[in-house]
Amino acid sequence: MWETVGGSQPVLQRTRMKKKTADRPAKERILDAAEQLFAQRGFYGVSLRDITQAAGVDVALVSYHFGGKRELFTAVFERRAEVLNRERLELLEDVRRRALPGLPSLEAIANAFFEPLLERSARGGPGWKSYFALVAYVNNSPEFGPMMMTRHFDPLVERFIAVLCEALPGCPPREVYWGYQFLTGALTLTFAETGRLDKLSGGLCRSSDLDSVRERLAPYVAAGFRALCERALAVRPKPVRAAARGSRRRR
Amino acid sequence: MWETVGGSQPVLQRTRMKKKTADRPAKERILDAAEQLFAQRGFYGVSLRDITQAAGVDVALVSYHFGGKRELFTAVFERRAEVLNRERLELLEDVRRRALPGLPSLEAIANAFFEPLLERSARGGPGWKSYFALVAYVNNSPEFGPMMMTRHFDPLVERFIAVLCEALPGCPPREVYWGYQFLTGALTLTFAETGRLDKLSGGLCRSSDLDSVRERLAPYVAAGFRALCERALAVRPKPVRAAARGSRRRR
DNA sequence: GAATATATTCAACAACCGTTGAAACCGTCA
DNA sequence: TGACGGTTTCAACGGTTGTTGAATATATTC
Repeated sequence: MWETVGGSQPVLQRTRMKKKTADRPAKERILDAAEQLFAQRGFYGVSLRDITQAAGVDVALVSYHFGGKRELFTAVFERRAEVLNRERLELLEDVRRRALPGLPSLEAIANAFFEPLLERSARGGPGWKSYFALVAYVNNSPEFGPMMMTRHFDPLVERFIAVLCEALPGCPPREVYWGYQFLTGALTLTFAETGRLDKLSGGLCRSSDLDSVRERLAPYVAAGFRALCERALAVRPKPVRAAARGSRRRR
Repeated sequence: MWETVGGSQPVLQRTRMKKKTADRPAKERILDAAEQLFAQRGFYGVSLRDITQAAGVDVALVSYHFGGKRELFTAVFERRAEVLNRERLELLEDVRRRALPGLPSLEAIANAFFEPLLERSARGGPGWKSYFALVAYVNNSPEFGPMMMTRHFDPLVERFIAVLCEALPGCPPREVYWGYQFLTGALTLTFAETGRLDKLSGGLCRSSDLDSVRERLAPYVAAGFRALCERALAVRPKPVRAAARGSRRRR
């Protein structure tokens, strides 16, 4: 029950198991094992034999079901991105609608951005925790980051940035992009739960304490966005744009 | 000139080159090549043959000079950490001293934390850029992060957190640790310069535009820290601690 | 039940992995 | 010159890598 990503597949679709212990399809068993191992040691740190052994299936099944190791990697990455981002988008539009005719607060927008992550990380099962660690790996990777994050998260991110721009009237979009850059770095590292914070703080903070994250992340990034916006408006107060181009020249 | 990490070794120490094109010692050539490749594809994504081929030396030299692949990895990580953190620490104490008898601003503290990174990234040569990408990789890795970041960065970080606590009177240290967690995620991702921001913003922002980072990172995280502090003080206004333990029970 | 499509197993491939030990090269000092 | 310690080269080791094709097993359809 835990480990279905969509939550809508029929349960008990087979009356009897086919070969192995669990009657879970081999394809998903591979995805689950790959997810956990890729999250832990990255793309190159895991062999197909590690994965298929953990999944209890034959090595050749990877080529058969996915085509190759790289395709398996992207399949793992895609699997949860879709269901996750659909929920985030719905939540965002909810927040926007609920604030009408006014504008939603930055905190509410930020919450819509990571509340689904908090929920899945807390109650979605271990697969989701692995997935978030994997996203942190990909997001920080020069090799996979630009390509994979762009392909699977950009539609959502673009929408969030648009709503953030709305909620920060007069703020140059460039500031919002930078704010998002800082946000996504903090977000992915935090949800990766590497355990470093626990060690650093001597047990005072626990990475796995998601309520602590829930209470703090939104105020933190919302204040950051406001600071960026204010700074930009203070530096060049009126972005009058094209009309006055060049008029600042001395006389 | 670029690629010396300490900046104090004698130049032109050999009158004639010993074997290869550059008279740079083989040990450092290996470190340089390893740094670039590890940063790009992680620990497992690079073979010793990749590294030694890029360095123009024999494979066996890695075992001879470092002992093994893992030891090479930590040697790469250690090399620049020391010189970097010494400078950051000096800058921090400068900031603190200069503010006496008052307290330094959060912005000034934050600046001391990443101004050395900005300087090295802008004018330290390509090796430093690779190094920061490597730090992002390590920081987000469940396998290497807790161990390696703790060993090589924690003394510095502890000091920064102490100064931040000073600068935020009455703020529970737990908030500062969380603030640092968010900060380090934003920091490492930003300095990794994966190029994702460039792609996402359609060229509006450039990851390599370090002046943009310099202007924005400090206001962002400083505002975040203040927000965390205010939130904590609003939730439980007076942390009276041990004296009143249990006295809140209903009469 | 035969035929067909899908899924899984097995064995093997060439290529590459990290590591090692012996041999060769180097400049230096006795 | 000769011996020596510090480097470098070379070749090879056993083990692992991703991938493949043929053979087998299972499920579905006629």
